[in-house]
Amino acid sequence: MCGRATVTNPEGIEEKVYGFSTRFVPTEWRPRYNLNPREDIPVVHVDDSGERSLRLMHWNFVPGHLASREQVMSFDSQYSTFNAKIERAAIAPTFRSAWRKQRCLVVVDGIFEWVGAKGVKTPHLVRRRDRATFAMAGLWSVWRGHDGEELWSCAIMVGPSAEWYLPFHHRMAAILPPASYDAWLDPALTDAAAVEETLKAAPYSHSEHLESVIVSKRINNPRYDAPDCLVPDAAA
DNA sequence: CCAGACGTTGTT
DNA sequence: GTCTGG
DNA sequence: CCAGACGTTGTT
DNA sequence: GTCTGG
Repeated sequence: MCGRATVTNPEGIEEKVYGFSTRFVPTEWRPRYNLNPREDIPVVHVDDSGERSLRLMHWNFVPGHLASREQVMSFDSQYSTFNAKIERAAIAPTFRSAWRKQRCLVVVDGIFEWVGAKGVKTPHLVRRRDRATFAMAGLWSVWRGHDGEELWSCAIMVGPSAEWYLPFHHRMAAILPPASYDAWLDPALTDAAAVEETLKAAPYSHSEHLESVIVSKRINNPRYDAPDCLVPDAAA
């Protein structure tokens, strides 16, 4: 599954790779070594004006139809929508609209997985062998309050793991090959089954492009976000 | 047609 | 145990 | 995802 | 908003 990530080099999210023309990101965008659900994560999507944009979004999908800020806060804290199941998104009430019309790429350069039972869990970082950024299939949403307030949010698609990933988890994020970006992002592609087809190309069904390394248990603490999260702890 | 409901993943 | 917060 | 908190009555 | 149910 995907519940922790890194964006160690925001500048590595390049326009020419992901094809966006507009950026809605902070001028001071510091690297993240320990990025958690319900924090801001970079997303590439086609917005209402048809522009392909890079934007930070709240990593926990919140439906746009909620009537008040209170309902938004309540939904966000009550439900874990930072992942969405590929098998369910087309029909699940929260996701079905976004599945047809509001798909996105969630762009990071690493994701964490924990191996082992509670108490003896070892954190691993999964990243590209070339350390470049990569894109996971996602869904996005925007909630607009009456006073102009906006909450942009997103979920990462997960499905059954490829065999090489099973040591980490039985579910894995849908990592997309660049050739699939356009189809996945295309708002004109609204047929649910056709959408699912665009995820069928599974270049990461093996570990050719990805590797894993053991990292520090410091990563366990979601409040700790520093480069030394990404190196192994000294032997005991 | 209108009224009314309307939410998730993962873990053990 | 369960919820909140990061 | 994991870590850490987890409480009350009354008053302004 | 968008879907379901009557």
